[in-house]
Amino acid sequence: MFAAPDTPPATEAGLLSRAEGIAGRTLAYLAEGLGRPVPDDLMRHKGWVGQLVEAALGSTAGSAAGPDFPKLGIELKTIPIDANGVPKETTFVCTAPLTEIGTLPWRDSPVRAKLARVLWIPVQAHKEIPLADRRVGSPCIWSPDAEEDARLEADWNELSGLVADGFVESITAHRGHWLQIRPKAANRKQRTWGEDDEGDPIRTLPRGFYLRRSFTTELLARRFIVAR
DNA sequence: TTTTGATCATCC
DNA sequence: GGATGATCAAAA
Repeated sequence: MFAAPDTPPATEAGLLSRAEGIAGRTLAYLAEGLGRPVPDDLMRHKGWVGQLVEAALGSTAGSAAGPDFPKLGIELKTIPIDANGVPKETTFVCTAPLTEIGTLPWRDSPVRAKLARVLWIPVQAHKEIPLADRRVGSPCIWSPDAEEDARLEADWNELSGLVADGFVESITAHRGHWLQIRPKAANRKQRTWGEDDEGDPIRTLPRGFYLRRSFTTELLARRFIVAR
C-alpha cells in the first residue's frame, strides 16, 4: 500500500522524485494510503483531487497562504486532462487584489509569484473513468521562460490596468491572451472591496486570475510526456 | 471570513 | 464543444 510521507520533501529533486513515484497510480490507491474516502463525484468535492495529491507528496501547507511547499518555493497544480491529454479546465492562479493592483508592476504581482515555480501534475479527468480509477500522470517542474513571462506580463499589464482604472465591473473573461479574470467566490452575492473609476471604494464580486486552457495545453504539449 | 483546492452549469 | 460566469468544500 502507498505510504504517504508525513513531512515535506527537503529538496526540489526530492519533491520531483516523490511525484514520479505516484505517476501511474490511481486516485483510489493514493486515497487508501492516506486513509481518505473517495467521493462519489466531484460535485461537492471540487478540490478533492488537488488536496489528495498535495497530501500524497507530503505538503503540510494546508490552506495557509503561500506556496504548497514553502521551503522550496514551489506551487503544486494538478491539471485535469481528457483522453487526449488536453486540459479540461482553466487553472486558477490567485485572487485579484482589486484595491492595490494599480500599485503592482508585473515583477511584484501575485500572478508572477505564484507561477515562478510550479509542479504540474496531470490527472485523468474524463467522465468515462470512475473517479477512483483515474490515474496520475508524469510530473513536470516548470518556470516561465522569457517568452512566456513576457506574454503573461502583457496580460497582467492589460488586466491590472483595467482594474486600476476602475473597470473591474465591466471586465469579462474574454480579456487577456493567456491570463483572464473571472469570478472567484462562493456565489454571485459575495462581495469584497474594489474601486470605481474615481478611485472610490465599492463593493464588488471577488475575482481571480486564471490561466486559459490554451496556455496549459501548449505547456503540456511542449514540456510533457503525458501518461495515457 | 479568507485562502486554499478547483469543477460545475449554462450559453454561445 | 468550448468558454464564461457561477459555484462548492476544507482548513485556519
